[in-house]
Amino acid sequence: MKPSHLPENHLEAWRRYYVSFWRIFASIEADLQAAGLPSLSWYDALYELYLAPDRHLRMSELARSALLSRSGLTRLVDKLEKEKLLERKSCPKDGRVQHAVLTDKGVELLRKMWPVYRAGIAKHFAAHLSDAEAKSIIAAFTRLGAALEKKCADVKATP
Amino acid sequence: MKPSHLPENHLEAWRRYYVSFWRIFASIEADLQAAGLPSLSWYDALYELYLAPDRHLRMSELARSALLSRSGLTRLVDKLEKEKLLERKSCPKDGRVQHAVLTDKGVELLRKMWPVYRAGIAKHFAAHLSDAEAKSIIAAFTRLGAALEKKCADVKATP
DNA sequence: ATTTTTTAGTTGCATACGCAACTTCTCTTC
DNA sequence: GAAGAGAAGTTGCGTATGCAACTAAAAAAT
Repeated sequence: MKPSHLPENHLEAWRRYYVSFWRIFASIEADLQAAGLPSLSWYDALYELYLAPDRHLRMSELARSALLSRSGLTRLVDKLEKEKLLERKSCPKDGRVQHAVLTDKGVELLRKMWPVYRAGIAKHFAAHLSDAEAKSIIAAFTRLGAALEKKCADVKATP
Repeated sequence: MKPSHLPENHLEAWRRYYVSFWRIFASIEADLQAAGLPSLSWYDALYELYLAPDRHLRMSELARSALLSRSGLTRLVDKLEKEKLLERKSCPKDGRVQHAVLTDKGVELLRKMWPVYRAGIAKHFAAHLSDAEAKSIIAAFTRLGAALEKKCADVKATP
C-alpha cells in the first residue's frame, strides 16, 4: 500500500471539496437554527432510525450510521430520549444491547425539519450543480464510500 | 428566490457527499493523530498564513479563510502562538487590528504535516476518483464556492 | 470637537464531541 | 461450570467551538 502519489487535479479537487463542505454545512446549520430547529446531528440520527426496520437500531449501529463515536452517541441519545423523540429498549436476547426506537414525536420532528433541510440542500448545494455533475458525484462517492466501508471491515478482520 | 425544487439525483448526490466527507475527514484526522501531529484546523490556519503575502493576515481574514468563527480563531491563535508557530503583531495603522504572522517554526510544522496529510488525501479521497471525476468536482465546487462567496457579499451589502 | 455608531478582537458561558477507563453481560476455553 | 477474553454501553475528563456580551479603537454624525 503506497498510493501517496497525488496528481495536481486530485489535490485541487480535495481543496474545493473541503472548503465547500464546511461552507455548505454551516449555511444549512444556520438555516435550521434560524427556523428554531435542532441541528443536523439530531436529524441524522433520527433519520437513520426512520429508515431502519421497525424504526429501531442498536446503539453501536446507530453510532456508525450517524457518524459518531459510541460515547458521542450515548450523549445524543440521552438528549433525544429526554425530548421523547426516541426510547431506549433493552434487548431481551442480549443483556448488553440497547435499542433506540424512534417515537411518533421523532417522526414528527423529522417532518418539521425536512422542508428546511431540503431547502438548504437545494439552495446551498444543488442549485449550483448540473445534472451531469450530480451524477458524477453520485458515482464517485458511492464507489468511495464502498471502498471505505471495505477498509473498515478489513481492519476489523486483521487483528 | 424559490429554488426549493430538489431533483432526486441532486439529493442523492448530497447524501453521498455528506457521509463521504465525514468519513474521509475522520480518517485523515486519525492519520494525523497517529503520527503525533496536530489536527487539520491547525494546518488550515497555518497554511492560509503561508499563502498570504508576507505570511501575515488580520485575525478576521484568517477566521474566514480558516473556516472558523472569530472567537474560535482567537482561541486557536492563542494555542498556535503559545507553540511559537505564529506571532501576534498589532497593526500600527489601526489600533484595533491584530495580525497573525507565521514563524519559521510554523513553516516547519507545515512541512512535517504535509506528507501525512497528502498521504491521507491520496488514500482516503484521491485513490477512488478518476481524473474525469476530479475535474468535474473542481468545476462544480469552484462554481459553487464562487456563488457562496457572492451570497455572503450580497448579505453584507443589503442591511 | 464631542457624541454616536461601527468595527476588530477577546472573554464568559454553554454545548458537542472523542478517548480512555469502567461496568455489565456474553462467549470461549479449559 | 468457572475463569478469562471480548463486546456493548456508559461515564469522567479534556478539548474544540459558537454565541452573546464586552473592551478598545476608528469613523461618522452632529
